[in-house]
Amino acid sequence: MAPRGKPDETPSQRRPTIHDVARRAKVSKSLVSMVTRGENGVSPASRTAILKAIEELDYRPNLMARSLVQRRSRIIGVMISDLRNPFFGAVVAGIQERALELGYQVLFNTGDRDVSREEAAIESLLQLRVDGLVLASPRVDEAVLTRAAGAVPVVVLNRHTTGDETDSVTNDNISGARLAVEHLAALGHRRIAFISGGSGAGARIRTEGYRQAMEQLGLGEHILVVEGAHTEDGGDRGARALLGTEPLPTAVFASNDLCAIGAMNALEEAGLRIPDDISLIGYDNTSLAALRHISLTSIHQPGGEMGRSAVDRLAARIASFRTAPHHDVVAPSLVVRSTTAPPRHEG
Amino acid sequence: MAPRGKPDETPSQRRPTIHDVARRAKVSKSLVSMVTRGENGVSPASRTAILKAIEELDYRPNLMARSLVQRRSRIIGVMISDLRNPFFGAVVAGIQERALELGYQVLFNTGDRDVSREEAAIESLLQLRVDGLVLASPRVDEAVLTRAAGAVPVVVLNRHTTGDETDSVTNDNISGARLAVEHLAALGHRRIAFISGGSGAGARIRTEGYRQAMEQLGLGEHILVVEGAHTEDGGDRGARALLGTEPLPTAVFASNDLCAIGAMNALEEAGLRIPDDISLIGYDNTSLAALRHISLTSIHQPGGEMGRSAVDRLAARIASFRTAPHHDVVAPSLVVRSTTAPPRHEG
DNA sequence: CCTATATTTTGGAACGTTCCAAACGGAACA
DNA sequence: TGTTCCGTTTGGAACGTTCCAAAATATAGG
Repeated sequence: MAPRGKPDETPSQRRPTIHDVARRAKVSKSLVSMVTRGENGVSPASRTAILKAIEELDYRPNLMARSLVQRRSRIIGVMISDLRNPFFGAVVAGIQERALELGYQVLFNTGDRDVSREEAAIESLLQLRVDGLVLASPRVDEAVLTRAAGAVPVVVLNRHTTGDETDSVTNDNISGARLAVEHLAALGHRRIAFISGGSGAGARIRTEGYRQAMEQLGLGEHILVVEGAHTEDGGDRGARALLGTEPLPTAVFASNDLCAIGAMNALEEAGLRIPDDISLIGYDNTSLAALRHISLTSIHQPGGEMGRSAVDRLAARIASFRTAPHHDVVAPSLVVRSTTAPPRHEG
Repeated sequence: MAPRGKPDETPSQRRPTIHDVARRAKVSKSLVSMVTRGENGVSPASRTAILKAIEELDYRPNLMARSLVQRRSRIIGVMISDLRNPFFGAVVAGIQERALELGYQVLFNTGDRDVSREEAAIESLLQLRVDGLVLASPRVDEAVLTRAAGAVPVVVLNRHTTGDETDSVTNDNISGARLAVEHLAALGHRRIAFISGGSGAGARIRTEGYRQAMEQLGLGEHILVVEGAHTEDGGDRGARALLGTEPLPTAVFASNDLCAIGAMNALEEAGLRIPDDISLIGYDNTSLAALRHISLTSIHQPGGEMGRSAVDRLAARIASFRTAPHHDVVAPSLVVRSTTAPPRHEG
């Protein structure tokens, strides 16, 4: 006599509820609830009876029902723009770790580098009523961020936000870019070109940082920016564009590691040796850069640490919704490997 | 006069509900519900009024409440054992794509290569009442799989399940391993060693496949298995173990690409040149293997396709819970790159 | 043994939806 | 003018929890 069940519903389909447990343990549902929530004030006798019933029925509290009445889900939603970029692997690990410590569940969703899918991913997380949202390198419009921030605390990772509604955790892209340029300049390079990250998060700022650093070092006349993207393919395109310039730059700074690797392939395919003929530096210091066969000089960005900070900020926001926005900026650092060396001839 | 609100709750904290929309549009909640669910049978006048109210209030249906009454969430939960392995990037992309086509949301959770975290991840997905579960290379006990499968349709990816409760999608590890061994043997190798994947999914079967292939080719006496893991580190350990053997193998088959790369580093550090002094082959054919600087010969496993199949199977199971288990096996293939060549001396 | 107090236990009202049977209000028909 | 029918609209009962005030029971003190 199941109330309102489809005619041919398999019985095993119906999952046990708190009532089933209560009936079997011969107590009220409230008592069962207290046990599952780990409250005390339940007599040992009742508690063991309830635990036994839970075990026997393989009962699992329904998180949706619980969240509904508690008006909070203890879930943090995370939107990752690009799972293929290993940098986010580190970020995710950091998020996961800290969230666990704070008693939050984490649910991921990815936009797969597509703006409208990102929007859909964010929307669905919001409909799920997550307690907070971490957006890792989102490409969506600022308006989307603002709207999301109106619904729930939002921390943006790796993208500067101008609005006052969201917290952000970024690395200092300006000084990171400066580290890269200064490193190359110190080696003696002057014609240092830059492959930009297109619409990728932080891409514009890195370009700006490159420009500033070049100016400050008196290399303004050698500024050369070609369009790329934060993918191998983008690096490939960028490098090809550079190969058409005359004279060739003696060093290339790519907006991220993936892009640098794409450039690396294209440059070597064109017969250039790295670093003998041309130096190359990336950004993010992903696990890829560290591979012995790649051994890419790069700017380190502490992904794990940033993920942890994002969760911390989020937790703070969840505790008190409207507070002044907080913008964490972590310092990048230079990691020298085998793709940078002094230029061949000239000074 | 908010009913039961904490004393100092910020008003903006309270999200609009279907009632707020109904009041503002001067209709009943039922009508609003019909509109958000895209039903027809709503007069144009009401519909526009409702849409306007939704817009003005920035109303978003509460998925938890909806799922509660509908007894289904339209969410597929995915547990990924190791986000750092790029193979899963492809899998995730495939899952995401197909799920979208079928009208499902996807939520990810990761165990970060840790068995107990994997269990926790699965448990939390179950409490969320996902409609189905995809477990990618789970390391958990068979018992955990069975228990999960009792609650919800489960598809296991990349791990053979003996029980009859879960569907599975795997590649044919036995024949994949044979492809690898045959390739090396065809090049003239006889002393072909294997670095195993430890507790990684499919690791045992690949070892078995290696053994079988060696036997079949009459190389049984040269079987040599060293312990590794499906990580760079595991490959490093395995390779070091091999370096102690005498005579050295002329070729190494690593249980996956990550492992192969770790081995590659260790071997080259020891002064061996690949493939001149020793050949190396991996498994999975991840994006790493394809990097020009790695250019690892590998056994291709179609991750995206497998992800898609997993979702298909899951959808079928969701439609009719108890059916005979279905086991998809996809065929692997050999991708030759630059890390395999004929052995130096001898035959 | 009664009262006061502490400890357990309980039922019912939320939470924000969907679903359904029934009510409503014209239009068409007799 | 009353009936019938159809397209709209509606209120109330679920869904599976938590929360709370109040009830029941046990414990202690006199």
